[in-house]
Amino acid sequence: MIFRVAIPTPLYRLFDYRPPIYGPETAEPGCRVRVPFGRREVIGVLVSLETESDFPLDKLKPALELLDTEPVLTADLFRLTSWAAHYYQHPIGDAMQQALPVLLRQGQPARFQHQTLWQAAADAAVDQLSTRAERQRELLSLLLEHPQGISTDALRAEGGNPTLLKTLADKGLAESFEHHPVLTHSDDRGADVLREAPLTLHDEQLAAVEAVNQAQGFTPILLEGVTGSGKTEVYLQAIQRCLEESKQALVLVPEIGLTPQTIARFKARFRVPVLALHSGMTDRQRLDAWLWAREGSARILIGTRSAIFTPLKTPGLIIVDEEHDGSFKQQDGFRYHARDLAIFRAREHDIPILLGSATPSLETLHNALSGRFQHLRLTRRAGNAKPPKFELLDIRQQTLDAGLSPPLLKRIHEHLARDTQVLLFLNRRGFSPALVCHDCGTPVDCTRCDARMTLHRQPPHLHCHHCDRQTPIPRHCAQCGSGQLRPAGSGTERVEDRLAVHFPDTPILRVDRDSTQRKHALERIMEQVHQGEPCILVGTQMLAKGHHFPRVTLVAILDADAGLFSADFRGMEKTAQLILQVAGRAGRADLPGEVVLQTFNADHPMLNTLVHAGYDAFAREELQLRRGGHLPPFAHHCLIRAEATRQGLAENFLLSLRELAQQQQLLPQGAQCIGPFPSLMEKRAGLFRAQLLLQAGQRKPLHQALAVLIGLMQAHPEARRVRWTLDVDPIDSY
DNA sequence: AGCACGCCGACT
DNA sequence: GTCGGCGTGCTC
Repeated sequence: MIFRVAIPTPLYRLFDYRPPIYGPETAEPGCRVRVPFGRREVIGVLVSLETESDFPLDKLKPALELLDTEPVLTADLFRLTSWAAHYYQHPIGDAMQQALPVLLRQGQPARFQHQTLWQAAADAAVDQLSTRAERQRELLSLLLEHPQGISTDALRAEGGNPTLLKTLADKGLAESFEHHPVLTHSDDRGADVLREAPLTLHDEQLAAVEAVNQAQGFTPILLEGVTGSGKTEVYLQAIQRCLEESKQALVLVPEIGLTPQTIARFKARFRVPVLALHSGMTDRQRLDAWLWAREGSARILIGTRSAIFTPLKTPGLIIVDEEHDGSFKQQDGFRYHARDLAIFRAREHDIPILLGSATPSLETLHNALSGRFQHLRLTRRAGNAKPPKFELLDIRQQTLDAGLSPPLLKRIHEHLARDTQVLLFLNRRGFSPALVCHDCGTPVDCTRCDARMTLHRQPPHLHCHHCDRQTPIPRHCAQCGSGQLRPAGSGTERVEDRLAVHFPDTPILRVDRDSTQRKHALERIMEQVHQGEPCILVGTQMLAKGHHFPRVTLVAILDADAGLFSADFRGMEKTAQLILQVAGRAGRADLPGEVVLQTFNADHPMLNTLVHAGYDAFAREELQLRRGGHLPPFAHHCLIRAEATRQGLAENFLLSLRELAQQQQLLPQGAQCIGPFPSLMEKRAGLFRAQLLLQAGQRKPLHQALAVLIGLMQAHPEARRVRWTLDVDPIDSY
C-alpha cells in the first residue's frame, strides 16, 4: 500500500510514501499525515491510496504518523480544493493546506480544546476543614459558589490559591473533570428557530424568498437589489427555511462587511447558534468554530473569503453578500475567488446559492442575463424611501479649493442649515498625492517605486502608498536645490483642513485608514455621527461600505473622474460600483438624499448612463462594449506576472517564454498571448515587473496553454532570477 | 518555499 | 584560519 500525499510546497506534484511503520496500513483520503520531506517534517494531506508508484519503491520513505481517523478535508472540501488547485493552477498541497485552520496545518489534533475544571465534591462543606486552614476554607467556598465547575485561571482571578486544589482533592473535598465546550443555545427549542418575528415582506422580497424556497437542488440566484431595498431580510427569511429543515447556512461577506451590526442582526433573529469567523479570533477559537461547523451544531456561519472552506455537516444554503466585492478574490499566493468557489460548492452540495448585490459584477450579471442564473430584482427601497437624486456637477472653469468647487460649498451650507449631515467621498488619503518643486517642477519620487511620495501632515512625513516607505519631508528640491517644495493635489487631510476654514462651527470627521488606526477610533466617529447633529464626514472607501448614515442628505463625490480613464478595462465597472455604493449611504425614509458628482467630464456617456438611467442600463452598455472587445465575461484571462531585481529581466523572461511556446507550437488553438508588457508601474518596492496576458474564448484552451507555460517556466534557466506568479481570472490587470 | 551544500571574499 | 555571502540542487 502506498500513501499519495499533497505536501505544502510550491511544487506541482504529489509525493508517495509507505504507510507509517506503527499505524494503520490504510486511511481515508483527506486525513493528515506527518511525513519526512527533505530534511524536515511536514504535515501533508492524504490524497489517495495506491498500489504502485512512479518513484523507486525502495526509496519511498515511510510516513511518520497518521494524524486523523476521520478526514479533516471532508469529501466535499477535498473535491473543492482539488478542483480549485487545478482551476487556479496552484500547487495542490498548498491549496489544501490553506483550506485548513492554522492549528490543523500545524498538526494539532482536530479536537475541541479540553479544559480542566474543578468543583466541590458532593456534600463537601467548609466546616469539614479545620478553622486554622484558612486558605483551604476560602478555596472550598469559592468552589461551592461555582457548582458548574471553574478553571484554575478563574479561581486565581477570584483570589483563590489553585496550588491547594490538590490538598482539597486528597481530602475528598474537591474534584476535577475534563470539560469541552458544547455549542448549545440557551433558547434552543426544537423546530422553533425564530427568536423575533420576521419583518413583513413587500411583493418583490416575497418573490425572492419564494424563489429560494422553491429551488430544488443547485440553483444559483442573483439577487439584485438597490441599497435599502431589504436584501438582508430576504437572506434572513431564506435562511429561516433552511434552518427549519435542520440545515446549515453559510454566509460570505466582504472583508469590511463583517461588522458587529451584521452579526447582531442574525443573532437577534434566530434561536440557533450563529458563528461569525472574524479576524479578531485566536487560532484556537477558529478551530473550535470549524469543529462546531463540521459537527453541525453551528447553524449559521458568517465569514469573509476564507470561510468558503468551512466544513458543513448539513449544508442547506450559501449566500454571498455584495458578490461584486473585490475582497472575495485572494490577491496573493493561492488566488482563488470565494464567490466562484461558492458556486462550485453549491453545485457539489446540490443546494441553492444566493448572490446579492446592488451593483452586480458583470460576470454575474452576464450569467443572469444569459439564463444560467435566476435573476431576481428588488427595485424599491423599504419604507417608501425615495431614491437619491443624482447630479453631475461640471467643474470645468471652476476654481477649486482643495478639490471643493464653489457650487458644492454652497450646497454643503444649504444642507447643514437644514440640520442634516454631509458626506464627502475622496478615494485618496493623506494631505496631497505629490510634493512638487515650484521652481523646476520635479516631484519627490519614491526611490523604490515609479511613484510620487504622498505628503501626510498628521504626523508630517512623506509616505509611499505602494511600498510603505516613509521619509521625513525634505526642505529642498533634490533636482535644483530650490526651497519651494509645494503640495500638489489634495487628499482627505487637505480637504478636512479647508472644510474647517469654510465651516468653523461644524464638526469635520475624517474617516480613512490613517484616522482610524487607533483602537475604537472608528466606533467613536460612528457614534458621533449617529447622534445626528450636523457634521461633515470626509473619507475614503472606508465610508462606502458597511455603514449607514440615516441623517446624511448630501453625498458628494469629489473626484468622480478618478477611475474613468483607467488603463484597466474594469475601471469603469469599479467606478460605477463605488459611486453607487457611496450614493447608497445617503437619505432614508423621511430624508430624501442628494448625490453630487464633481467631474471634468460631465458629458461622459457612461457616467451619464449610470447617473440618469441607473446601474442596470449602465451594466448592459458596458457588457456590449466587453462583447465587442472580446473581453471578460466574453473571454477568459490569465495573467502571468514576473518580477526581478534588474530592469528588463522580467520582461525578457516572459518574452522568451512566449517565443519558446510559439516556436514549438505548444499553445492550443484558441488561446493567445498578449504582451509581455512592463507593468503599469514598472518598478515597485524595488522590483521591476512585467506581465503576459493569456486570453481565450473557452476555458479549456486557456488551461492547456497555462499548463504548457508553467512547464516552460519551471524549466527556464532564468527562473532563478525572476519570480513569477499566475492569476487566473484576474480582477486587476496591472 | 525551505534547507543544505559548496565555493569564494573579508574579518577576529 | 572560519564566518557568511548567495548560486545550485533537491524534496517521495
